[in-house]
Amino acid sequence: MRIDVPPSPFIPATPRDALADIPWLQAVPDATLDRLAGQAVLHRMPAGSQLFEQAEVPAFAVLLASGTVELLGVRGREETLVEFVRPPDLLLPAAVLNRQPYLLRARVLDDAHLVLIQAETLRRAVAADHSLCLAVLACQAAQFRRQLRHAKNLHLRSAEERVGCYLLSLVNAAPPGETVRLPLEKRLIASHLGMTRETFSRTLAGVAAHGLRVEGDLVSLADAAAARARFRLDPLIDDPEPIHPLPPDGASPW
Amino acid sequence: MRIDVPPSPFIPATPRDALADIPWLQAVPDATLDRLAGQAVLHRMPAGSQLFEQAEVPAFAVLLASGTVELLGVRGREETLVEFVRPPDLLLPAAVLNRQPYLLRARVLDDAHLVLIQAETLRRAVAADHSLCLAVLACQAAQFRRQLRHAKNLHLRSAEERVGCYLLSLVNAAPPGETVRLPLEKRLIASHLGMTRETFSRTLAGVAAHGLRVEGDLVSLADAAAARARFRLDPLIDDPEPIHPLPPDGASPW
DNA sequence: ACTCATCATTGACCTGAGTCAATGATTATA
DNA sequence: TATAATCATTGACTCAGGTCAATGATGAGT
Repeated sequence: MRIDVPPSPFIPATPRDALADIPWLQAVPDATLDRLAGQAVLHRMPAGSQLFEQAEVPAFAVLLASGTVELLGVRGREETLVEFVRPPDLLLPAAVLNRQPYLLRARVLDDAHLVLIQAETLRRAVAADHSLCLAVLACQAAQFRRQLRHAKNLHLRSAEERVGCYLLSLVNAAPPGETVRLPLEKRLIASHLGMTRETFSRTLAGVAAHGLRVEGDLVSLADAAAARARFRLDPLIDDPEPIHPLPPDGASPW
Repeated sequence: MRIDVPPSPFIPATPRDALADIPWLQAVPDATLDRLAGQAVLHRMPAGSQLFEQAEVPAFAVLLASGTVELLGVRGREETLVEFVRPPDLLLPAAVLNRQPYLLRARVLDDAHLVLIQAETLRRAVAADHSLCLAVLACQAAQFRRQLRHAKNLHLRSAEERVGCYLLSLVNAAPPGETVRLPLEKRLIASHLGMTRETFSRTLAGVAAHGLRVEGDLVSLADAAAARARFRLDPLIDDPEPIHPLPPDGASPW
């Protein structure tokens, strides 16, 4: 199956450039970004490479600038997807800040640009700079809420509903009239939705009876009314969870 | 079944006293705590009461000073337990800080003492005081990691393994020789372990074959070797996740 | 003691989703 | 254009865990 990966709009040349490009670091003063970027390195990792293993104690904070990363819980030979990370975001900041072992394995899905910041540098910078602390807090809060949404999706919906709602939000997100394509390989969507590829495949057939057709990686909404009736999107599950740092001090934009 | 609830060692008389008693607020200056406590109220809620509903936008930050709270994902009539909250902790700080709707319903399990802080007061204080921001970040980070552990427990282990490991860590946590009791009603343990009470009941019978006997709310390790062989505790799942704020600035205790 | 309510246990049954295995598609490499 | 991977689909079968229902326990209130 062909998957179109949209090219990153901007390829940073240095760690400092990459940091400058992160929206949720806007409020952080240049001096602090300089400090973070000081000993940082910019790294490019191809799909499939493992960034870190669970139980490792982080030496670097990994900032995902482009590409996609999956975080997997591992037990022996079994893996279970716990989170997808999309740029720009920090990988498991909690482990880095507290010098605790990673609870998950990280593997690159789409070729990724990473900024590797010394763990100790990040800790000190967060301890020293209030605005950075606010930014990291916002990032961690968003990840937490994504995790809650994911848990609700898995436990409160059947496999068919998860697939239906996933497809429906894909369609809704696209500009009307636009042809919609699956943004990931089916096996990855399947694990994102907490099922095997076989079940996903079968479920796609089932979902077609409710007006949602998938052929190859092409999604079409054959019967919008039927689909929306069967698959009710829930904003508390399906809405995206963006990162919104609290502005430092009382300088509120609201 | 009799469940012994250990009495809280300390019943605060005012919100300010309650805050003074929170270990992870140690590094926060008195002035900030005063400010937080200023318009706060201390509230006592009996078991069973609902603290807030999912989709509500928080008016207060809820700080759990004693008792236990369960956070549930809700869909129509279905509920699924997503998190247990033990004191002292903040309930879903992410929603409060970002003015976002709660993703979960909160209900009191054991009679609870709560400190209700105006949401706006907390936001301003976090935006204004770096050490408070660090404390909230630590709290949010710990909650995130608990969530990851929970997800791994549910997805990487069978029902029997979850029960076995749960009982085993109970036994391990107790001083040797001490008789061990279930700290919660069985139906609550069941939902904590992601299964129905019926399955939990049946599974208790199964687990007895591996040296872990439960009679009433009494746990006994009949065959330690067999139990540990069958139920391997994983520190990345079963260890507790305490709240450890990063000290402000470079004043590191390490 | 009686009643009522909640919780726990047990049995019978069901089913959603996983597993295993075979077959196609598609893409990449030689 | 072979050849080899990897991914997707489909069918047959299995089973862990849920559902439903009946029966006990336990404790609270009168």
